[in-house]
Amino acid sequence: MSPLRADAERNLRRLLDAAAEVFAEHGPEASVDEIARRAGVGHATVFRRFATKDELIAAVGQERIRTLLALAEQALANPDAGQALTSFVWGIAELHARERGLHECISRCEGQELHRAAAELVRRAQAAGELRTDVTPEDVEALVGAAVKSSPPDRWRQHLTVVLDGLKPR
Amino acid sequence: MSPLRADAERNLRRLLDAAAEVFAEHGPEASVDEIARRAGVGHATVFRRFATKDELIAAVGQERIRTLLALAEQALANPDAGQALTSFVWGIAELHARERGLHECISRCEGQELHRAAAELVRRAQAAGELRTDVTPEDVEALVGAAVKSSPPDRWRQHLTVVLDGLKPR
DNA sequence: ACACAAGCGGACTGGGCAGTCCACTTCGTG
DNA sequence: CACGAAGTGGACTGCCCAGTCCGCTTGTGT
Repeated sequence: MSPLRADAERNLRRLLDAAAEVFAEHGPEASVDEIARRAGVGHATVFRRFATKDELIAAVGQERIRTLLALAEQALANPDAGQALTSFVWGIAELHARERGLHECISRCEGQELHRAAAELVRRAQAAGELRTDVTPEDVEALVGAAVKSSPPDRWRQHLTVVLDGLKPR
Repeated sequence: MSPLRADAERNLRRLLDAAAEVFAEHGPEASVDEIARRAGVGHATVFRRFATKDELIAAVGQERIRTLLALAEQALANPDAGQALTSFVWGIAELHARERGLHECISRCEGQELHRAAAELVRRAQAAGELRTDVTPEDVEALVGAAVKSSPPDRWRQHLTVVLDGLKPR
């Protein structure tokens, strides 16, 4: 696995970008042909870099997870635990809303670090009395994801507000 | 369009039942072959009754909508507007959780009557001060559907509880 | 009992998809 | 420049699916 040739590297970059775009628009169901076309390469090139379509999806997901992780770490730096969680949640939701189809790609890999960071944010918010204690980090993830993904683009903010209100301690 | 022959009627019934089962398990993506097999019928028979797969999905959805409508009317008879809405929501959620895949089938047709009944329940609950006034009936539908459909089978109750708490007036 | 329409299902078509192959092109090095 | 390795893409395979066709079967009215 020696370093890639310069042209191959360029094509790989274009491929990942095109894939991110296409998956964002149509979800991971989008065809490999569509992605290759948008990247301006033959679809055989896709399979030279990624053994299967799933590997491509995973690669795109991994790239996007890095963005989310940055958000999480930024939030962890916030000393106000309640604010830390909500800012993280709103940030993630914003991304998911903008690139709807990517949510499914991301949730297929789910890096451990991101999970741990999110769990920590939840734990702290609960300790600070800003979040009901009968929910798990997974519950929060599922609820936020659900609120954003199954709402029209002009209503997801409202829906997220409702969910966040529901997550406040009684 | 004369009345169906007795055997044809029987097959049609089996077909709709099988379709409901299969769609409930695998969603509307399930193949027509799978349904025909479970109904003990050739798949050509499906297309003699329904011009396209979508028509079959619609037919199954319509049948299930009748159940939901019954629930809605029962709830409308409840003089306590807050209770009426929550009992309706819990009832619907229970059905959706039991037959996950059917949710997608149903939301493809969405009978007007059901919509109107649900909207009335929402309106009444808002008038009674039991529901926040900055949400529309569509918001409630989306939130409840989302909470149930994207939660593991042992957590959807908890998630629905959170959503319902979030829907209470502040 | 018989005739015939209504119903039937297996075989077929066509389209879309992931994944493979191979003759050709392009890059990088000596 | 020239040459081998790395890279490429169009053509190909095999699979799954919705929808069609047609010769055979079965229910029903007389």
